[in-house]
Amino acid sequence: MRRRLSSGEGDLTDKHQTDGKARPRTQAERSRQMRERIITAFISCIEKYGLAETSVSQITKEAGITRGAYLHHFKAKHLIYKDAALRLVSDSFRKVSNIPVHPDGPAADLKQVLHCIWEDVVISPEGRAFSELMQAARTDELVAQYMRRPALRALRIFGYVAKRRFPFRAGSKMKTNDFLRMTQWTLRGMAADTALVYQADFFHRQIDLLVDDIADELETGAPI
Amino acid sequence: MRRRLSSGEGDLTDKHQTDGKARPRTQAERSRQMRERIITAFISCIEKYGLAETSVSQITKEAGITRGAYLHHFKAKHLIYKDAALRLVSDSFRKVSNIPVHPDGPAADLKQVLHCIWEDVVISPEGRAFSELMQAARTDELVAQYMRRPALRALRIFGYVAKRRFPFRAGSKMKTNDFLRMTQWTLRGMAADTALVYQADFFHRQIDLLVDDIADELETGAPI
DNA sequence: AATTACAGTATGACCATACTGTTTTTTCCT
DNA sequence: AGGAAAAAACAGTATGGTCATACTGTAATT
Repeated sequence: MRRRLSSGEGDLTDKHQTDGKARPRTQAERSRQMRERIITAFISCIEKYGLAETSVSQITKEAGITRGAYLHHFKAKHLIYKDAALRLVSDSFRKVSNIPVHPDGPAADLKQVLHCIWEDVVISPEGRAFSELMQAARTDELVAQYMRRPALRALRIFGYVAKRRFPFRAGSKMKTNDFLRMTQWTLRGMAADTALVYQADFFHRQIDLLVDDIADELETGAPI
Repeated sequence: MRRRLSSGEGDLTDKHQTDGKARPRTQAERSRQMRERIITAFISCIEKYGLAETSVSQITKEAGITRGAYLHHFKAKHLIYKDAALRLVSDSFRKVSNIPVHPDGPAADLKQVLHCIWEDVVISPEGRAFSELMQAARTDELVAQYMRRPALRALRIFGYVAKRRFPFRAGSKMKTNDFLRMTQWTLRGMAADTALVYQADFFHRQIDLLVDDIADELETGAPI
């Protein structure tokens, strides 16, 4: 149920005198906060309404500002896509980095990691927003340019966390890499069906099956 | 390289006298052909430009007609979604039904089926169009209503073809079903990355790896 | 320390454009 | 001739981007 992004929120009033202590803000800082605020609103909008239905008016309404402010910080509507994508990927990496290690060994830990990635990355609001951008990139060359690097980074998320906490069988490194990437693809394919087809717990059961399959690749040693 | 849909194309002139033989067409038949023609144009548009950029004007331009004709056959723009989705699913089923059986036994056949589903269904123009509708369904309740049944049917495609031509190990039926469904999810997840991340042959190699994994579930018996 | 000049930031009105859906008119087929 | 199909004209609305204007913070000058 975590919904709020951590950055770019908080007290956004311009006045110094709103609270007792003087809190000087440089123009640069003021500008940066506004950009973050707009990006947050943008991500929230494409998650809720889809990229197609996200107009500048929608974004500014969500952010509580006027259209002029948006177009001051982003000379054209689409110039926000890149910043948004980068933030989404960064957030994802941070999330998987913070998944606690399960005490019952690699197998249990892997299971936990998969469920966490599913919940907190793939089908999270941020994950949904990311998939909106990915879909748009298919037919919009401009979006595609912005998404190429974020898309590559996103695909490495699972390998990133797996390599540093799971002892994989030696000698099968290449195959393991492919396997992890495919697991991620599976989760994303599942995500596309969550809105329409099955119940939420169904997908968790499917993930359990997936884990049983991958677990064979793990050494049976102690946790790291 | 097959691009053209099979239905709804061909000679679409209204005149009888264009060729020698009289070819009487009832009003109903005339109307039906126009609908098919519009649906074809619609699918082509969302594949090329994405659903968001597909206006009625785009569709009618693609079909070579005027907006009036479209709105005569579909009282509102969105009323075409349902017909389009059903046709896409039907086409997919027909395609997988027509995949020839490989002579070298179940393992080779499975590999061929997977590659065919990848090429002719998942990343085909029709598959792309379908994924556009699926993505739109996430945030548009109207589209979601239209897509619910087609989405379920689409998910059964792989099981449909698998059950009638592959001898799976007895006793593991449930697990096999899940496995097939997950394979399909994997392919769809891969598809989302084709536009941005890797080269085409990369995905075929990944599919080969996938087949090797699934092949363990197959009996080593002769082809059906 | 107070005033003034200046640059960055935000606003709301404006415009051209494109879209959907309705209505009216014309064309075509049986 | 009569009715369905297609085209064309129309109205209403929303969008993206520009612009003149006002506001806020920073630096220079008195």
